[in-house]
Amino acid sequence: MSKKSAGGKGARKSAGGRCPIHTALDTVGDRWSLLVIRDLVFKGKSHYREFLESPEKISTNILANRLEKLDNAGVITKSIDPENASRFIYALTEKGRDLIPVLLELTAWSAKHEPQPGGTTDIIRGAPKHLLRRLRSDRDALIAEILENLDTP
Amino acid sequence: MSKKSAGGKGARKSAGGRCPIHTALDTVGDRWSLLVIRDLVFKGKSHYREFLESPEKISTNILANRLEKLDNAGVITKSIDPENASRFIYALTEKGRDLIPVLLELTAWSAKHEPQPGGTTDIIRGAPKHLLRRLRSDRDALIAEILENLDTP
DNA sequence: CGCCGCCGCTTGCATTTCGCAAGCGCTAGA
DNA sequence: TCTAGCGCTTGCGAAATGCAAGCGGCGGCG
Repeated sequence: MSKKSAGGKGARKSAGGRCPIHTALDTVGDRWSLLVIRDLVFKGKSHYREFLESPEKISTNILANRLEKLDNAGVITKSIDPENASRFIYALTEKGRDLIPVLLELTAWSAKHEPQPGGTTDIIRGAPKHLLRRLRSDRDALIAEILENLDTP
Repeated sequence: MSKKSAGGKGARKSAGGRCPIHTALDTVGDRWSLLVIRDLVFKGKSHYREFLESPEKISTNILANRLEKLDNAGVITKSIDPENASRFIYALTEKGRDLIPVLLELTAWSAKHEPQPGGTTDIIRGAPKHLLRRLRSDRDALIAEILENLDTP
């Protein structure tokens, strides 16, 4: 077992130096935030109502809370829909788009290890099998392609 | 804009076909599970007490609950410590080790986008900068290296 | 063998978050 | 002005969380 982490518990971190994973989980480490981002990335959704329609059935107060949190964190933006001034459009920022690799790895992990009764449902338009193959062989191109399909659906 | 997901909301999923991301979040989508796995992967921890000592200060009932959940989900194993029969050793299964890419992507995302007052703390022995560079250029070798250092630190 | 200490874990209780349903204020359109 | 759809707030019961204390099991020591 040797040295565990060199220095061991010695590195006493004051307020100013938290583990990046912990920091990330503060922003997207709850049950709903990543699902909203998934809807934005893979389902082409951008309106409040659309998020509510997702099969996971997020409740409206939680959705409002998460959208506000993600907006404050700079992961998404909220702007008026030019087609209808009485509603809003939610969109990913670069920070939000940079979560795509996380979503893809989670998907790959789930597809490999979580037994899906009745087969895995598509996360994406198209089969996940194809997606997972490309994730291993063609990673960068796959991500670029997903990015392309974001605003020009 | 094309067709969202073919079939739209028509695809009424009974129990048998959930989005893989949602499934994954059922297992590791809470605030603590990934931190425990981080401790197993990057900090070389394997005992109950060690998890309690992490700077995030998980409370003991929550830790017991998460370890049980992760064990039931097949992410970790629990076995008696041969050096001391009064304690247990928690270790990653293959399913657990396969979460390493997720942890790395989360780390990369956080390092890029989450402002760290006072600089990012190491998730790993060594600087994250170096790790992040290799994640882009040398991904597979990096993961292989982390795997090697797991049981034989 | 009896005591003490460490070990993982449980229990009780106060606080926070969540989930559900109803309703409110606003804008568009007729 | 009236109606319908929109995003969001509110109230309340249920569940998860955080905190502190305590319990049974094994090891080590006199």
